[in-house]
Amino acid sequence: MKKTTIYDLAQLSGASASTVSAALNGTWRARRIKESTVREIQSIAAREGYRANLQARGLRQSRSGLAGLIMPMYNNRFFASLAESFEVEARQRGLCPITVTTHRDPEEEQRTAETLISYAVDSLFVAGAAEPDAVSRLCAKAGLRQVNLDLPGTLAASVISDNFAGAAALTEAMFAARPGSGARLKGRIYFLGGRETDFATRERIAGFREVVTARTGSCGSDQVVATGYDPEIVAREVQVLFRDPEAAPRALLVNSTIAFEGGLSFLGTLPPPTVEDLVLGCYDYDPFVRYLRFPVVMVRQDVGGLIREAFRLLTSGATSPKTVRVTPSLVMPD
Amino acid sequence: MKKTTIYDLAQLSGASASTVSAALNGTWRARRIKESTVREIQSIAAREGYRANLQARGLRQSRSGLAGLIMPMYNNRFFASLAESFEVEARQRGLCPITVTTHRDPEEEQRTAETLISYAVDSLFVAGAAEPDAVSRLCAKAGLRQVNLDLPGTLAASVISDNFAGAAALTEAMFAARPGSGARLKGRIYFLGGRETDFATRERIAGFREVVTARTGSCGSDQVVATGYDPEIVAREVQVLFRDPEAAPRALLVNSTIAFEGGLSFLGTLPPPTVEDLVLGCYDYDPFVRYLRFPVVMVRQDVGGLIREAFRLLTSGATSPKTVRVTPSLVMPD
DNA sequence: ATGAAAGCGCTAACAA
DNA sequence: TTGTTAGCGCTTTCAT
Repeated sequence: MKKTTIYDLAQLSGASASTVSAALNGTWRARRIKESTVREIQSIAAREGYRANLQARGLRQSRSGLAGLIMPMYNNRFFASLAESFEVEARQRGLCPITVTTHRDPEEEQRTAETLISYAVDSLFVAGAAEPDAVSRLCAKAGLRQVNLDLPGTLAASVISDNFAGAAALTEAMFAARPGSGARLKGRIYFLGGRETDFATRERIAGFREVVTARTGSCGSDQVVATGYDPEIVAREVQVLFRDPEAAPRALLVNSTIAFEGGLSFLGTLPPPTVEDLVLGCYDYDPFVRYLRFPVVMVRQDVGGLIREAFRLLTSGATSPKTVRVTPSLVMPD
Repeated sequence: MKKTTIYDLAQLSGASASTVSAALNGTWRARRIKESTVREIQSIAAREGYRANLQARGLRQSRSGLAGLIMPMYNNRFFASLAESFEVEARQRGLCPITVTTHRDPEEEQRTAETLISYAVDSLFVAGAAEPDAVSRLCAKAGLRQVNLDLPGTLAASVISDNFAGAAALTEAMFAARPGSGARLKGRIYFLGGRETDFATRERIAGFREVVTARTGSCGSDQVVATGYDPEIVAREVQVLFRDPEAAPRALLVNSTIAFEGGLSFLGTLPPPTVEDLVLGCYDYDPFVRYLRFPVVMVRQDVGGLIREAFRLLTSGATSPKTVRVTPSLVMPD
């Protein structure tokens, strides 16, 4: 199964290998190769079904034409969209996008980064990393341009969603919701899900607190229940909040659709009147959420904006570990 | 930013490049290199932070250690899970998984296949391809092992879900649903969404028809409404079905969550009693669907099984274009 | 038990 | 306008 090489084409065309190479890789103009020669070679190449060996080219040029994206998982609307945007933007820049997931496992993350570096990827995007700085160190050692996404690091430039602004806007929208209904305006608003140790969650909680304090004069520490993303645990937390009907929440802001799923599984068991005037918000986006029993305000991140900004940072050659924030948008219920 | 090579290590260790190479790539046993030499070299390599240049290795061995997966998109639970299973299984086999999406665009599909071939991927998985055979031809020309997933081709082995069995089981479950309630047992069951030109949809319709005929004695051609996946169009189709309250459907089997989303957006506008006894099924899986206003039976494909079977076919060296079917499972409402 | 040398397919100086 | 040549970093005979 011998593949055609430039030497085969050189033989067939009577030109030298370097002429063939130039004719086929676009440098022929600079090398002043006669256009007729080029066309001749190109037609022979087409006839023979020639494809350049990209490993050989990469070895010679010590780059590969590959752009790598490392992220936690595909099975999540945010990351899935991020990957799609990444592919679009990478292709537009003549790069071959390759995506690998690492399940928030720092070891796997670093192993994958090293593997990609060994394949000489030209740039590396690291999204939602468990340990962005460890990856950055590997990249720095290899002289590889790298940018963090969604979760910032301290050793490379980062592009993240403006979690504070997003949470603040979401909280505002929840206060503004259902102005006509006066059923249970006395209950409080709660922030549910996520971990305070997560960077994004911390920022979102800050945005939530700011608006709650501005609106109600204070924000009790019990109004933030950040015990992780596990749907079952979130369900139990919601149950606790509704234990005393008199003190039932007025509004719930749930951090991430996965935690939201947990909240729902409990709310579904309550008698409809109890939840009727509950205002629900979700920091995340899922189309099905529009069709649930209750209206829900959602936050949708601008993945295209994140990726474009990241490419901009990379190509601008900026090396300072600055953090750029991209504003997400609100999705209101019908 | 010079990277350490085996020559650097040869210098440092006093051994030759070929000895270093063997010591580091695992072939040293076969080459009868003294174990002490090997350990010496390995420790120097570790100290220097040496990483093999995988492009060079790949060029020399004319393989890359890469396993490629081409699929339509990430933003879909089935394909996202497929990619995750693929990565797990590829890593277990010592391969570096790389995934690329092509949005059901045949041109993009072929371009991507050619690119991956040029990078000398060792095997190529092609899922839900628009034109699997075109890709197979490219792979055959390059002597590359390839397998189709989800959508079969005629030129390479294929592993697909058993759509007929899945649809039949789903339809059976829908007939069996709510045996106690006798509200509207006279209405008919409908198959909604997808295109009859799609292979999977055709198989699913066949499974649906078989069960409906067995249960009711016949299955009218108007009971299959396959006008695509567009949620808006599906919404209109559902609206038509409910125009005459007397002839309203008893059950709707919706093909894919994306089409299901459309169905929902109309059902949500109906007065609750009208839809109360409607039985809903969805050929696809989404966790949020469990929390909708109506119970829904879903079909979940066995992605792990698909991938493992595909690897088995590839490594068994089978070249015949046979099609293996993997049975999906039903997800019943709570 | 190890080293020397050739070569994978390509590109880029340098010659001509 | 084109050809010659020397590698990129690795593996792999073939010697020794």
